[in-house]
Amino acid sequence: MASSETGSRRVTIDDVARIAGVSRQTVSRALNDKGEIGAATKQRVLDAALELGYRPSRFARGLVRQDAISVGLVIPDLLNPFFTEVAAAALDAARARGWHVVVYDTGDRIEEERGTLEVIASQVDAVVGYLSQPEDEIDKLTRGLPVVLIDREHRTERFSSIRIDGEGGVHTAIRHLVESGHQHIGMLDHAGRSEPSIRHEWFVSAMSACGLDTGSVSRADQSVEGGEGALKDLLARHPEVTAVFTFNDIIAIGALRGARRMGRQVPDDLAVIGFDGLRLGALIEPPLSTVALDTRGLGALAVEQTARLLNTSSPLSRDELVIRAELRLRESA
Amino acid sequence: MASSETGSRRVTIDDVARIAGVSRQTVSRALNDKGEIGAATKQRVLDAALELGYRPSRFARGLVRQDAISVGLVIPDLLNPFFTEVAAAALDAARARGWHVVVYDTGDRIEEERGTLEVIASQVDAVVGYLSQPEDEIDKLTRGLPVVLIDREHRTERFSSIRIDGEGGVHTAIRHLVESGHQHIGMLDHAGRSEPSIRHEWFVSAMSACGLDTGSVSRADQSVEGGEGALKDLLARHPEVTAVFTFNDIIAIGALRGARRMGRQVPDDLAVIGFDGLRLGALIEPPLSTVALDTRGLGALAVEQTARLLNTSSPLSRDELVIRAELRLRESA
DNA sequence: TTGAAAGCGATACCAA
DNA sequence: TTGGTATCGCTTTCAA
Repeated sequence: MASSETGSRRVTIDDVARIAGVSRQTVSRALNDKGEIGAATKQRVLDAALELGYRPSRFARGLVRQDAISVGLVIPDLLNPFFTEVAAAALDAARARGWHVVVYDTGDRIEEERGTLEVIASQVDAVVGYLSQPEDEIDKLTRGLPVVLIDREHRTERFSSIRIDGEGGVHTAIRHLVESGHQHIGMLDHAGRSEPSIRHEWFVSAMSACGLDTGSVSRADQSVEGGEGALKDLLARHPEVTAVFTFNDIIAIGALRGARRMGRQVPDDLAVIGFDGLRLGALIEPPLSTVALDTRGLGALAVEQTARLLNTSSPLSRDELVIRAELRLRESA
Repeated sequence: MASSETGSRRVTIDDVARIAGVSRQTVSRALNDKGEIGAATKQRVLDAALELGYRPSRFARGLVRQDAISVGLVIPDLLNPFFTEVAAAALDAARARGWHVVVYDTGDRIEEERGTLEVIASQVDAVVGYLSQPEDEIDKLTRGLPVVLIDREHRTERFSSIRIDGEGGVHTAIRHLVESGHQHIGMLDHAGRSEPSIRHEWFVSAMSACGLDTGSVSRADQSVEGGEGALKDLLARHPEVTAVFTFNDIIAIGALRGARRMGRQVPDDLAVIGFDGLRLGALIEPPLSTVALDTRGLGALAVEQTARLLNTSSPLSRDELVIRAELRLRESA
């Protein structure tokens, strides 16, 4: 597996003890800065340890000291700004509890995710994150570990899962567009595995709540280029559209760029509202209006539920495991 | 520390064995899907384990199976896009080796870093990342763990450290500006602990190599707002400036925004070149020209050196631990 | 198919 | 100030 090809076996505390001519308890004392040890002895031990390149086994040490909890955080793609924010939030919440977080970036590949899960089980006390495996596969791989899924509709009650509820936020967003005078509103949905997305359902429901018909939809890759292309496609097919709601902020940023290149003024000629509430959206021009998710809350909630699962104390119910989204108006709409 | 307040002690394999009425070896077999066990027995064990909420200790398990290596990655602020990229690169390089990476975000607070280091020692096999502690402090806290520092000039040879060499890239950048006809070039330096920054030194040296005098400098907080403010300040004091080089891309993005708001056309009225090579720079308008760092290479190099330190095989020399930067031209200059 | 015993590598408690 | 011994929780021989 790894590459410790010195052929030699591990250097243990006993080796150090032998070389230094003391008992291993003394070695332990020297290395851990406990008092109760002669300065000369200590130095001798330290020298021996250095010479041998001794490093204590964290497992042996963890076994005897009841050590900190560590959780595995599984993220599809850390470079995706949304997941960066979720990860940062989870890290923060975990640190507040003194937990360690092992981060696994699966690169959005399902086999990679399997491998991760396989190897994770013996390394962490719980698993949190985005998992695409079928549920019994997850169950098989994690065998008893507490698991908290994020943003995944699951049918069984086998795992906890945190649900993203954007319905209210999307309704508010569409209503805002309508009140600003827009009649023809399109959506740039994603071109993902399950189509149309649930966000698209929210869009449709919001539109009909406003008495508008379904609206026109284009599919976009989850990238700036994807958003730009999809906007062009949408406007070509539906020139009457004056506002778009997008699957996420990245696509929205692409739409903004597309609008600029097509000579459309935002928000006057074209209003754009994204989804996610990325910090990034505030940096660009014009600052992006978006249906924002409370990622910090998401991270905190995931960690909270993990904690409850870990000490088998009343886990949060399905209804409590929800993060709602709300409209955050900036300048693009 | 943590909060396992059930008062009860840990559920061990022996508890499961007792309840299931078998020996613990049998429990082990059942849980690890080894064969050599009766179906009925296995089921009984699994039930008992579930009922008790048993989870094997990862330390005990790791102790007997010589388990994977795990390294601690210390990052000042994961939400800073530059560090996100470094982290992603390190994660990737580590995964290629089958290593686990425990990520610690210190929030750029030095006490937090101390705490992290303190707690890290017993959890990982090596430490990689951005550390601001004095060296003997690091030494004391990590006691023998291999440590690979990033972007830190260090005097002693006690730790490996990966150096960022942007001199060549900055020279190329300034030369490019000069060749595009710019005579008055300013810099937006950061307003950090050590001022002026080393990047400022590179700037000065590049300017004089082109026969220009030192140029005018403003200090900026490391944020978009900081960059915008610093640009305004700079242009107020030096209206003749037609091009700026910035400490990093975030500040450059602020400069871009400032330019737009001041009615300056980029790159015609004002050319901007950043530093870091963030992906983010390609998303904005106009796409940012920048002196780019190979963050993937950085991550790979850090992990490579860690591996060498770990099996005490010829570590890379100081001169090999360098990442060079190069000019990446997009549209802002 | 099952169980008993021997470690894995450290720390902690108690004597010396 | 030191060393002996028990122990942490699990897996791996080796017998039964």
